[in-house]
Amino acid sequence: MEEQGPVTNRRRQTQDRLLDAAYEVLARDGLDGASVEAICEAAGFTRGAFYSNFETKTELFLALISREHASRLDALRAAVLALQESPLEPQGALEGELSAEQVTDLVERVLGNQPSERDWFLISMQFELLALRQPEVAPRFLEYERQLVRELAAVLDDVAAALGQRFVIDTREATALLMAGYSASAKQALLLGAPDHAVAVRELIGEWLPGIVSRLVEPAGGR
Amino acid sequence: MEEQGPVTNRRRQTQDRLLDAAYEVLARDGLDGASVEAICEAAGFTRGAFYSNFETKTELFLALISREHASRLDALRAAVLALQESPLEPQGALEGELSAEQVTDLVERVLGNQPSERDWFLISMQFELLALRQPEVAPRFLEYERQLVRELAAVLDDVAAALGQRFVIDTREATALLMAGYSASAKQALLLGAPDHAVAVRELIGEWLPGIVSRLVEPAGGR
DNA sequence: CTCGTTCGATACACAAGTGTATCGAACACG
DNA sequence: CGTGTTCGATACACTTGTGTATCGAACGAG
Repeated sequence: MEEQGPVTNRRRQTQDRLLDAAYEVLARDGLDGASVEAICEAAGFTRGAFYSNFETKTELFLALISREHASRLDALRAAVLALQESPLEPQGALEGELSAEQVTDLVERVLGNQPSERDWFLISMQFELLALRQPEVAPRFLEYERQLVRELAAVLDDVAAALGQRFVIDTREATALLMAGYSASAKQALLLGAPDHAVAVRELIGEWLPGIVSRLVEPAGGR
Repeated sequence: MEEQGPVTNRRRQTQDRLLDAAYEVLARDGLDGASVEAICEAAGFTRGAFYSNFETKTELFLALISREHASRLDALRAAVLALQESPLEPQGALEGELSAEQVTDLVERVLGNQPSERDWFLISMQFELLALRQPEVAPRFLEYERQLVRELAAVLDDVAAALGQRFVIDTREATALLMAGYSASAKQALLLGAPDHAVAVRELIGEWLPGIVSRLVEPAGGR
């Protein structure tokens, strides 16, 4: 029972290559559909490398989720910084209205930084399904989701405040609802087989998001 | 190449037993996780019966979805009829407000008729994932979803009208958003491992639904 | 009741994936 | 450089699931 020594550089590279390959294969074939073999082949390894670095396929999957989750959070934070440096103008705020342009602009700025929407969406769904079926995974899923909602809610609160607005219901609840709506649109875009997923998502979101948002915020002074 | 004769009674019974078994096994193990063997065993058959009645596991799954979808639509229509016979009272409508009580009451009446929420939710997700990965299944999924949104939107329009209200955004869009929110709550309830799923879902929905709905409708006279 | 047909059980051949044990090569360190 | 160690490739034994071909029993029409 020798403990794994300090994770060598070589080892980390191998793991990363495996994770990169898993990202694509899992998005295409699903967690159940993708064999360890397939993942290793895509990474240019044999299963020997896999079993030397991970206990099980689920283990690798969770490592992948962890890595990607962190990456998305970083991208989100970066978008927030960029937003703070060149904020949205409170045009129209005098009338207490949030324009559709402002909303779509915000979406563009935040979502534009998120890489490879499509595959990540599919992988997230796998994760969700895994969490639903295996209770021991559920807490981890909930934790990730909670973090995301929290950060995003903070962003929305900031943005609203900068525009002299505030949410009329709990910002967390509003955020969760908007995320659910976003997921639905992302799903729709995939099902419709849109050639450019990202563009299709923006379009679908544009159908309802501005209308909803304008109902969920009000001038900060109160009703 | 003899055509299958007129589907005998015996055959139909066998198929139904297989579908019933599949419902439980698929909810528990997932479409990939569940073997044909396992489904047959749960139904009290061997695989001989299966291959005599279905081409593939996917075939059976789609038949199951079709059956259950029809069943849900029926339950929804039944709920609507019951609603028409004893409508919600437009209490408070004078002030142009839709009370939280009215909303939760409506949810209770419509959702209360839907059987076995939990398993169906899991199976629906499997269907969704299948549609996402296999393009030839996507149209069927979209069609089912479209039907559901359409009927539900009609119900909501009716209910709102009966209360002297109307939706401020396209009812279909509003319905889709509310369904997305509902799914998110159902998912949450499952992940939290609530002992009584149905109850937990109602509670979670109560957190946001009334607040949202009151923002999405306005007195029918106009703003 | 009887006999032909249908339906589901059984058995078999095969494919795909898993995990482990072993071996050789690449690496790091003195 | 040489040498001990780490890491990934290879080979093997095993499990699980699939689809088909065949057979016997249950069913229903006459």
